[in-house]
Amino acid sequence: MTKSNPTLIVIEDDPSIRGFLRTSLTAQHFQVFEAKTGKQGIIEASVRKPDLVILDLGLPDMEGVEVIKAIRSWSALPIIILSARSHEQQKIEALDAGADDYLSKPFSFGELLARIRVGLRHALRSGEALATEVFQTGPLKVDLHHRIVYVNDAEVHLTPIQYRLLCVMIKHAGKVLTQQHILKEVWGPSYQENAHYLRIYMSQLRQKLEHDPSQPKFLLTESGVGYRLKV
Amino acid sequence: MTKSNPTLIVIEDDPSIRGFLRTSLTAQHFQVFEAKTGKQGIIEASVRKPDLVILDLGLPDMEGVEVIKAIRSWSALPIIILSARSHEQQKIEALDAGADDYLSKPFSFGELLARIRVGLRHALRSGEALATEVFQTGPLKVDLHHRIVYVNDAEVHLTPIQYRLLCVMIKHAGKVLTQQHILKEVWGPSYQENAHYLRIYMSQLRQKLEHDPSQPKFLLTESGVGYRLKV
DNA sequence: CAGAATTTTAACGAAATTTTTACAGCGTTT
DNA sequence: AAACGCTGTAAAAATTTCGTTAAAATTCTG
Repeated sequence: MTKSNPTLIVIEDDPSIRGFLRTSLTAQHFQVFEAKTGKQGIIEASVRKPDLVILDLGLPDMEGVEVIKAIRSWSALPIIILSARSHEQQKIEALDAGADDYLSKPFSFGELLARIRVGLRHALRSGEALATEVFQTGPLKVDLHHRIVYVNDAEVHLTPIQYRLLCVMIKHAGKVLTQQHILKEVWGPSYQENAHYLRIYMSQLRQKLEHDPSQPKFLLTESGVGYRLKV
Repeated sequence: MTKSNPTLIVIEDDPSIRGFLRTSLTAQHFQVFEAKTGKQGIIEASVRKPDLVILDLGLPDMEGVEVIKAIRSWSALPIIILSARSHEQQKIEALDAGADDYLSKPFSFGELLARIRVGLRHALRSGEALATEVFQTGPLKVDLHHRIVYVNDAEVHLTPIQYRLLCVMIKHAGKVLTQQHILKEVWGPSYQENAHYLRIYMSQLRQKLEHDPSQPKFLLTESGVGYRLKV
């Protein structure tokens, strides 16, 4: 799942091709695990939590289609087929069993890489729904992905500028921000004169977010300088 | 949008291949629309709301890669490339531009069908159609498979746009969607100016779905930002 | 082709938000 | 103590955004 080093599993019985894929893919900064048989491959796929599987259909111990079905029974991770056999029926069976792509040997390594990128792209897109950014400190919770603010688990409505202001404070949480800086980020560079806007909206935010707006616990004033969000 | 008849768009300038694809794919119960040029293809892709695009790279009016990028700028729908040119570099460029698959001519029709099924499977899993077959919150129930909407178990009729709007809201339920985003998904990328459409149709939806349309409980507006479906 | 359903266009009052204006508190300086 | 700079709050006016209605144009359907 890490962006920098996707994990691949290569299920291939031919030692020379396996070696070639290992060295070439590792050179491309993939984390590569290997399996020589279908059974071993299924186990690896379940244990290693890979981002993508490369599967040779010509395995000695079981039919390639069975390997695909086994993996598909519990996961939707991308599977790319490599095969010496390039009969149409073979391809169709593999794709319908759940494979995402099919390359016939001899294949070009550049094309394989491109198709791996396609597979990873798909996985990224279908998994990103789970990645929810949430900022939390004390009773304040901000769901940045859904754009919803909670105080003590009760929803609080913020106007666009109020929300933008809060986001800027969260972005630089813990640091003291000058009024100039905040004005520029929230209202734009031409509003740097209007420092009183900031006081008005900061007051509004405190009314909505702080337990006692006159004794703020998060949105603190640094007199003469600006504001800071305590974490 | 119905499960039985997926919609395809074929972007191909060669009349004989276009004709062949039309008759063959229609025989497979696909709804087929055609375009002879890249420009026309981009328009069709935005207007027809297809489930998948089949694109010939050798178009007369513009580079195939540009067509891919144009569609990718607003949609993630599956794109399968057909091409007479089968140079490795060409394939890699197309795949990295956002294409999901690449077939070199001459191609086998059975394989094309299998790869179309792969593309539709992906789309089904990660977007257009939702994970759940039935969405429910409070008195609102939407049977996405049969395209039927209920309020307090009474069937409610929605026009095509009303239904599509509701589906987009359901797809991103709980999240605040910008007007831009909704307009792009429901009307297409060229409608981003027409924010008033959204107000009209949102009003219509509320009239039909909410108990008290003036005090909505599900279809909430985030003034200055957009809308969100509360779950 | 006619009638119905739907989408698009146009218009206007209502609501929400931003901006303006005004004033009070508080510590420091003169 | 009055004056000053800086800050916080409240309420108004101005502006933007939103909701609703109705009629015109278009598309669908039999």
